[in-house]
Amino acid sequence: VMFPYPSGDLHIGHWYNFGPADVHARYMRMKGRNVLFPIGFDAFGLPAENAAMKRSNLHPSDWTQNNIKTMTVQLEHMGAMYDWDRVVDTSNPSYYKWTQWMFIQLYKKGLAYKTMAPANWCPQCQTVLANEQAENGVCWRCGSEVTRKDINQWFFKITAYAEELLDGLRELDWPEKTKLMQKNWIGKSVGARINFTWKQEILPVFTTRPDTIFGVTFMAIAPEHPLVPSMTTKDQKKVVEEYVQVSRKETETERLSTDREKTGVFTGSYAKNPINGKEIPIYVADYVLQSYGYGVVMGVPAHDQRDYDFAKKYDLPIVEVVSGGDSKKEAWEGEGKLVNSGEFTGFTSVDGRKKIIAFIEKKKIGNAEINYRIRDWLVSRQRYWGAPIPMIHCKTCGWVPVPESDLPVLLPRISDFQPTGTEKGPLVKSKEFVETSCPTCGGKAERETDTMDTFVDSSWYFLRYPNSNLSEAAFDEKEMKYWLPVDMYVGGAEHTVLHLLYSRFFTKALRDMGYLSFDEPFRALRHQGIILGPDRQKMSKSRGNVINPDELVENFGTDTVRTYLCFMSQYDQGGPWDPQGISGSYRFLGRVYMYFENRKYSSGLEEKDVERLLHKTIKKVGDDMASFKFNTAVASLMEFLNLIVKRNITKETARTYFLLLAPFAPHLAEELWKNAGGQFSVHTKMWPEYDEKKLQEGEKELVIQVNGKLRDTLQVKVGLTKEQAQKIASLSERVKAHIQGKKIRKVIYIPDTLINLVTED
RNA sequence: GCCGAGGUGGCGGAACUGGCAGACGCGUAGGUCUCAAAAACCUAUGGGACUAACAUCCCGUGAGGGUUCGAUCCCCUCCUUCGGCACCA
Repeated sequence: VMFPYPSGDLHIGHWYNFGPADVHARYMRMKGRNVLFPIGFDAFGLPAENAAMKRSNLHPSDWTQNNIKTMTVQLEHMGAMYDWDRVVDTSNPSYYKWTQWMFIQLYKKGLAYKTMAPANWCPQCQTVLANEQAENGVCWRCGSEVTRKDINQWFFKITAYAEELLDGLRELDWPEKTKLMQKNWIGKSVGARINFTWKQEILPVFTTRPDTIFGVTFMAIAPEHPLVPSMTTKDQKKVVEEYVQVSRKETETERLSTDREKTGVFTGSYAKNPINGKEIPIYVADYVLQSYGYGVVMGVPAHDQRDYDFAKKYDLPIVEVVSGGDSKKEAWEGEGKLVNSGEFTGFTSVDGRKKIIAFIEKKKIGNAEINYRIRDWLVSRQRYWGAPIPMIHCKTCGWVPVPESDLPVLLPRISDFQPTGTEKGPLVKSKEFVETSCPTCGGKAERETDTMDTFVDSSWYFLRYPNSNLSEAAFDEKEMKYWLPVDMYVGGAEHTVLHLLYSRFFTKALRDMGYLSFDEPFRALRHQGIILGPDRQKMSKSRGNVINPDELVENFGTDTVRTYLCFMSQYDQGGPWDPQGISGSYRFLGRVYMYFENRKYSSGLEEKDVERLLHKTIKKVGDDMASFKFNTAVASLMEFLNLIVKRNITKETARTYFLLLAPFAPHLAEELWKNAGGQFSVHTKMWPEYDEKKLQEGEKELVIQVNGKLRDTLQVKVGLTKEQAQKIASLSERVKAHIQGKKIRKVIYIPDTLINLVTED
């Protein structure tokens, strides 16, 4: 399971994640697998600081450790088969030592770098955020509006793996939806770079539609583009500078909203189209993003709606070069025949694309190119409660990694950990921390004061579980080979473009460094849904609709809570919490207990129908477990009880039933198992096998339809021929009434299931 | 705007991916037990028509069309809810 953040309280969402996952893990163990079911704590992060700031005498570390203690007790109440010897705590120096080690490995590989870049800045949390964490221009933690700020920041080069991250998705047993979201996030675009020119300067653009190059009527350049000042002519200087100023002040949300009008201003300069030598005006326009492609767009109004809108507003020519649309009304973005395109006229746009790329490559004015939307991962944070970035800055040597023998770089326990509000983190206030010597030249040097994004900690924690107590290395090769990659990963869908993407990047990078022999961290992935409050709203303290699992355990017992969580809904769907619903599971387990307590079992062979349903139940529960359909698995266990409740069964049948029950209600099952003379423990016994032969029935219910409408059902022997079945069907009084005086035109027969008599008209 | 997943009784949800719609559970109603209640147990429970009753018939899976002997399932149009992305050239 995805390890929890130690917020202090295990809520029902944790239970929903961990409970059914434990059911699955127990099932896999009974199927004979050696199951490692670990747990840990994602212990660094902002809430600890925020909580500590509210109470003056509290340190983030103490807050976190207290919470871990509380949550450990709560987790134990779940009756999960956790291996408590392997608990991982990312805020423990014995763990973050290796997080720092990883940083250094990435740095050495050229996959970590520091650069000045406009970053997402959260004014509330007073730190920068990764793109993935600035959701719709809003901080993922506190919901504040994110602003842009130029800061010198550390990045991981996740873009180096864009293609592989995309490609690897195909192999994964993950929900299609999740894979698709990652795919969209990576955002591959196939196209070309084309070098336009301005004076002596090359002005490259990226386009997915090189076939429309003859339709370019203007250029649009991002306001932040470095060439903007020099491009701007004297008469345009004032308007351009004003425009750039305004767009700089805008928040991300304003800037990115798609439904507002496109704006821009003319720079006064003209670019040259390399394919036909035409001079076209260059505009500064804020719909062009500096961070994608080259920050310059070739404007083709006839075949791009955005360019069309822009051209309409500023009265720029619209030249149609692909047939199929009506350029008087809107841009035609589909395919068609090339027109007005010089020697390429007449080709289809698809062929034209290839021809034009070949042409520009030959003329050396461009080349085929692929672009991705994903950006490098910004990992530095100007906060206290995180793993210090293990880098030292020396005036003469530049950035130097801390020697591995000096790891970990301990996070000093300081009381003044409030954010500084500047681009330096709170660690800057600790002289002892900052001042150090350069590992290379020995001169005076300063430590990096930023800490790492907590998502760095969680990007590799699963690699630590097989050897979480190892002190001399991050992981042990033999243990890793045995346990990893993760066979089944269960957690929320909200981490799709965060943790689940970062972990894949880490895995691939470590593989390339020779530490791992696999490419993907999580072979299979399942999401649990979200449990809503009884009012169908998202649970929140302020709404007062929060369900407290501790109370439920107190009132109904762990087994009931586990069983109900499995039963209440389709696992990946979640849904509103029904306060009365849980009594159904409570009654069910109560009935199970009442039935089996002091039972005198029948001797001899089991009755046929009981035996048949037992085998059906073994099959059903097993199949459902494998596919995470816990709700119908529980339902079939209930069904079986409903059949036997007024009858007697053999001890063998009972013991088989306990095995099926064991993953859901581990405590009750153990008790019943013991009372029925079973050896400790029911949980280490093998999952029962069903017998295909015993599933088969000698008689079946045959559905009889007339013209597709159900008219009767009859018990018949299996294996009837069509003719026999028709004969039997025709004897039914109900059927007779509907076929009387009519000719049978056609008979549809599905053996042992259904017969449909089709009459004339 | 684009992409994706849904819409089934009073409620949560089932239904071999074309073959008995509503499994299982909650709730509700009636009953048993009880001085009474709670708990527990039993019975019924999609809507409607006609029945004294059994039976029988009709309608019914967001709406409308289509394909098919037969559609919750496939196709078209539309409505709607929820997730994701959001000027990516």
